Amino acid sequence: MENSQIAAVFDEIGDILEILGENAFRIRSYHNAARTVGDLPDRIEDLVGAGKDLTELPGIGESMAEKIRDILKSGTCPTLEDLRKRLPPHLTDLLMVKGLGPKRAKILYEKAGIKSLDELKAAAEAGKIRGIEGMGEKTEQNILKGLVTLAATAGRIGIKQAAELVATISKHLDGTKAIRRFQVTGSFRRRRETIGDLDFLVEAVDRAAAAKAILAYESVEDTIASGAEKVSVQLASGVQVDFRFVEAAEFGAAEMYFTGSKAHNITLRKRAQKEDLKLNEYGLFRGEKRLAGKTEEEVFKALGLAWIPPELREDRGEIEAAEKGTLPKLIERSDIKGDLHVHTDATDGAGTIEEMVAAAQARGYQYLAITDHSKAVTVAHGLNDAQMRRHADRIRECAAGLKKFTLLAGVEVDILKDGRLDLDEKVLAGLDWVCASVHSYFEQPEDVMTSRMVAAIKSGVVHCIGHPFARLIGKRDPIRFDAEKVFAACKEQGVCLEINSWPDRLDLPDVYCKRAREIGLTMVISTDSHKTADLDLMEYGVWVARRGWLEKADVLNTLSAAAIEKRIKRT
DNA sequence: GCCGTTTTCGGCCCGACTGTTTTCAGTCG
Repeated sequence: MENSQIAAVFDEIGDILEILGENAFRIRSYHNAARTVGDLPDRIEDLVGAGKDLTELPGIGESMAEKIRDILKSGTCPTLEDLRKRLPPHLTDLLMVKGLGPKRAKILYEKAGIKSLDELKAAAEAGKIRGIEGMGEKTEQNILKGLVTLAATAGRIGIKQAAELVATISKHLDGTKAIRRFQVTGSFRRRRETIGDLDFLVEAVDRAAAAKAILAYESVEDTIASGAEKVSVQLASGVQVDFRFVEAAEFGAAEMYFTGSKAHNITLRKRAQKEDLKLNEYGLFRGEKRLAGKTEEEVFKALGLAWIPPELREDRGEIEAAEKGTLPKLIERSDIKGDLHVHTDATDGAGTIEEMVAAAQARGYQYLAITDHSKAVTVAHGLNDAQMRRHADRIRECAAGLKKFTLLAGVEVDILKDGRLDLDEKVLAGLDWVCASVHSYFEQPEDVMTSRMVAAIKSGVVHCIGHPFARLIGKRDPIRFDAEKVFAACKEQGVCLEINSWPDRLDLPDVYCKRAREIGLTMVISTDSHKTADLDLMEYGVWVARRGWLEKADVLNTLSAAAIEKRIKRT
């Protein structure tokens, strides 16, 4: 049983209670519990198995703990089953439509018999929404737009697409005279792996002129809201972008407020309340008097806290650490000294060895490991033992001709379904860098997968586990294994875990980075490049590492070439 | 339903915008 399944039960209970109009705080408790469970790196099932008291977890009390035990046993719980009898099964889907909340979902069901997204679409297209109490023509149009957005983006876009949009929007804002300065906030500033919408703060010289300029941006397809405080637009790509106008004296407070996360903000505000202070998007106040607001640093300071990097603002212990002065000094892009996972045209890459080396040198790297596929990955023309030996020879020939640059002969070897490696161990032992990955039999039961990975880790020839969860965001679920056992094996064997920077992998995920760091494992941030331009994906891996609380010292490829060669040398 | 250096009851973050109605509820972040 995965934590996400337990979280889904709690979220569904919360959604149904919302539509039924139950106590708002009770509803929040379910969503809070869902978040706690969903964020946990340890599997709840294992914690229960180890006899841990679940009520020690934030937001989990006696009632939630009992429900978790029920869910582990049966996949559901009596509370959810009872609630489900009171509403049609897909009614909660309506809440995913922007502009539709629990109250309207209830009205749509009770007054118009709408029970699903399909029925909602049909009713809106037939002009049957207008006329329902509290809803007019505009609401009907907004529902249709909301349905289009939902279908186009499935609610969220990837971090890479978001980064590209932020770059082009920033360029537009930069060229607007009515805007003095701006800052992207929201989940993008926290570098979440997927983004719901984009948020910009704008300090305007002239708000009306700034709003006009924003609405003139070529990719704006639709205006969602336009007031004195904010402008909201929908881009042609379906993504919503909010621009909020703020004054210089409140800029820092607004940055904090709109960067979030929601959970982080709530915890900060409670903290302010205890001191008899009020924290909102305009500043930190004692009564009417603003104590801070201009910069984030001064607001945090006035709260008795060190400035917290945006990537950590998820209410995962960062506020406590900021109070104690124990925040990590997060790794930065410039700390990366080389890439240890790239492919060439020997398998499924597009570049030659020489081209990949030149691209790495152009990025200021000291070293590069060529890691082509092994034979099991037939679609990638993976190499067999003899081919791998010859490929390593070619890599070393190339290395011999390089000055002040270290080229490592490596491999991304498949972990076969029984945990054996796809190439002869003598061949692997002769390589400088061995990254082992799962590329098949993703659906194995957890105990089988755990043994499979532990066997690979204990082979004695592996340096690193590539994209450990083998997930593709939005496309393929992570494989299931006991992370504690796998991490413990890595610790024992000195094997690293990869943070794969490929935007739809971002694997190891952030919460596991944090856990791995606590255990004392070393991570490797790699691009898994298949062409020279892919080397620039490194940034996304660094973002994941930062969200996972990693410092420079936690990441192998921050070492110099000399240090890394010493570190990976076989004894 | 959760929680506690104001603890076992009584709170629980808070402001802006839209659409529809006629003073505000619903939704969002």
